[in-house]
Order: sequence, then C-alpha cells, then structure tokens
Amino acid sequence: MATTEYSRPTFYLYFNDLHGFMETLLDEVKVGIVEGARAWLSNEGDAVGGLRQSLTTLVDVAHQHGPILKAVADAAPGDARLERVWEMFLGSFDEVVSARIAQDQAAGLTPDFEPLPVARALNRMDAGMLIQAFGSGEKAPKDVVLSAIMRVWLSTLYPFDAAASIEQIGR
Amino acid sequence: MATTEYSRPTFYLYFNDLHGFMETLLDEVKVGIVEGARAWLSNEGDAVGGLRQSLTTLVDVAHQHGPILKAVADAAPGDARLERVWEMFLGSFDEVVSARIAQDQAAGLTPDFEPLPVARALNRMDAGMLIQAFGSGEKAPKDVVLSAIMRVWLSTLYPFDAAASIEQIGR
DNA sequence: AGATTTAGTGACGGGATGTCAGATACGTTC
DNA sequence: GAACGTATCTGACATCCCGTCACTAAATCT
Repeated sequence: MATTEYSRPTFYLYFNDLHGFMETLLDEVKVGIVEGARAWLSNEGDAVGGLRQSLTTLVDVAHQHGPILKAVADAAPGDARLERVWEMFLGSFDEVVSARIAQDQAAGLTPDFEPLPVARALNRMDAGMLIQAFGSGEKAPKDVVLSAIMRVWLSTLYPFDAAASIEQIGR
Repeated sequence: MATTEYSRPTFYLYFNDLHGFMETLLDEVKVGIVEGARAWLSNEGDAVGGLRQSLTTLVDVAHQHGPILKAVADAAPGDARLERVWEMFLGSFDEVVSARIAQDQAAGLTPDFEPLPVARALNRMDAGMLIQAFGSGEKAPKDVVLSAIMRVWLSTLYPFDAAASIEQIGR
C-alpha cells in the first residue's frame, strides 16, 4: 500500500487478511498450471510427448508468476489456514499425477512402484526448484531448469523410453 | 521460554537472535547429514550401493530432526541472513552432488546431462519431501519416503542399473 | 436539497521481537 | 565475615506489524 495513493486500511476493504490476499493470488496462478497440465493428464497422444508439453508450460507459468509462488510458500508457515491451502494446492497435484502414473503402470509404460509417494516427491521437486529458480528478482534461465526437471520426470516415469527421450532433451 | 523456568530475556543471553538460534540448530543437523552422505560421495565401493546407503541415513537424520529442518526452512524467508544460510546449506549439497555426478558421467555410469541443475532438482526434492513428511508431529512412515526418493535418484543417475536396483527397492 | 450507500482514513489495541538498567546470586580476596 | 567483582537473570520499556473501528468524505439516489 505504501506504493499506492491509498492508505493501509484501504487494503482491508478489498481483502479479509494478508493471508486471504495470498489465497487470491494463488488461485489465479493455479488455473494456469492446471490448464497446462491437461496435456499430459488428459491422456491423449503419447505419454512422453504429453508430459514434455505439460512440464514446459509448467515452467513457463512458474517463470511468469514465480514471485507469487514464493510469496505464498513463504507466508504459508505463518498461518494455519494458508498452510492448509498451500498443502491442498500441492496435494491436489499429487493425486492427479499419482492417478496418471497408475494408468501408465497398468499399460506397462512405467515401472511398478507406489505411485503416490513418488508423485509427491516429483511435485515437491518442481515446487522447490521452480520457486528457487524463479521466485526472486534475478531468474534462472528457463531452459536449464526445464531440462533438469524434465530429465528427472522422464527417467523416473518412462525409463524404457529414455534412449529416445534423452536425445530430444539434449545436454 | 514459556515452558522454561526462565524468563524471555534470558534467551537473549545465549543467542543473539531468534534467527541466530535457528542457525545453531541447523549446524547440528548438518554434521549428521554430511557424515551420512560420505558413503556415496567418498566414492568407495559401488556407486549404487553408496547412494542407497547415503539416502538411507539421510532419511534417518531427517526423520529424527524433521521439526528442526521445518523450523529453519519456515523461518528463513523472514530474515535475509538466515535465508542466505539456508540457501548455502542446500547449495553446498548441490555442489558436492554435482561433482559426484560428473565423475559418474565420466565413468559411463550416468547419462550425459548438466550435473548442477539436476543435482539442484534432486536436492530440492529431498528437502521438500523430507520436511513435508517429517516436519510436523505425525510423521510419515520412513520406508515409504525412502523408497520414493531412492527410486527417483536411482532412475535418474543410474538408469542402466535400474533393472537390478528395482528389485532391491521393492514396491 | 436531503437521504442513503459507498469509499477511505486517522487513531487505537494487541501481539511479537529485541534492549537495558537494575536486581540477585555467587565466588574471591582481604 | 565483610567488601568487592562477576556472572546470571528479569521487569519494564521501545519498536514494529497486523487488524479494527469510529468517523469523514464522496458519490448516488429520491
């Protein structure tokens, strides 16, 4: 509000709370990510191509809204409700990713392992990596970040496809 | 201090600062992790076995000191100095892991990719996953967490070994 | 013009962090 | 055992941040 022509209390006319404000911001980013994830989750076309596309748009969205993600993640531990919201935000991806993994395991594309914990691990990797790379002012180069997380996702979920995939990822 | 027989100001006789206290706590946990990581980083014996052992002790240490890790990670964004300390803490692992990856790439054990970003991604995964699993009161089962991150590390770094490794990981 | 709704602000209360002068306990020296 | 110096501790204060509220100003309606 200090950078505004309005006073601090005016803020509270439009938002319940600092944490409520964070929720509002997060909701806007969420739709972008969910939309981008459809490419892989919808299960049309090949799995590897879909995953590659979904991760690419994920990195794009995170690159664009990095500071918001960092702000929410930073503020979450200070407020029980916001922490729950953030946990749910990540948890929702855990579930859909886990479901997709189970599908691919049934189809023989993916090795057999417990889908949920691995989905959780991969999603935490994305969150931590993207916030670290794009959260502050000087952002890391998008392509480097993308290759790294793409590498990990592909070799974990589609290792049989690795030989073909690796060339497309490049070094 | 409220749970103590001493008053609040007494705290400041022993610590500069709340954040200084966090640094002290973190230092104690760090030695445990570094010690456990030697199995893999020292490069004695086979790489897969070393990594497996290092990850096992990492999960042990995190399970033991989870709340400390969460407390530091939560407090870091609120203080520039502590945030730097936390960044350095994670960054130090990025570097040693990256060096080890480069070695294994030269030896043909690991596919060719940029070691540093992948190391960063894997380490952020560990941090996020371990804090989420062991940070709060009710801790997740150790073995589930361990299998998940082990799966990701092994399939990313030693995919050629995957067939043999997967059986030992189990589902 | 008068009334009613909307928009905005100064001033306050509450909670958390950190500081400081003074008090208390303890050991040392004569 | 009295005086002194030192280590330990605390009540009270200053500061900052969040959120609220009574009150004012502007805009819209009758």
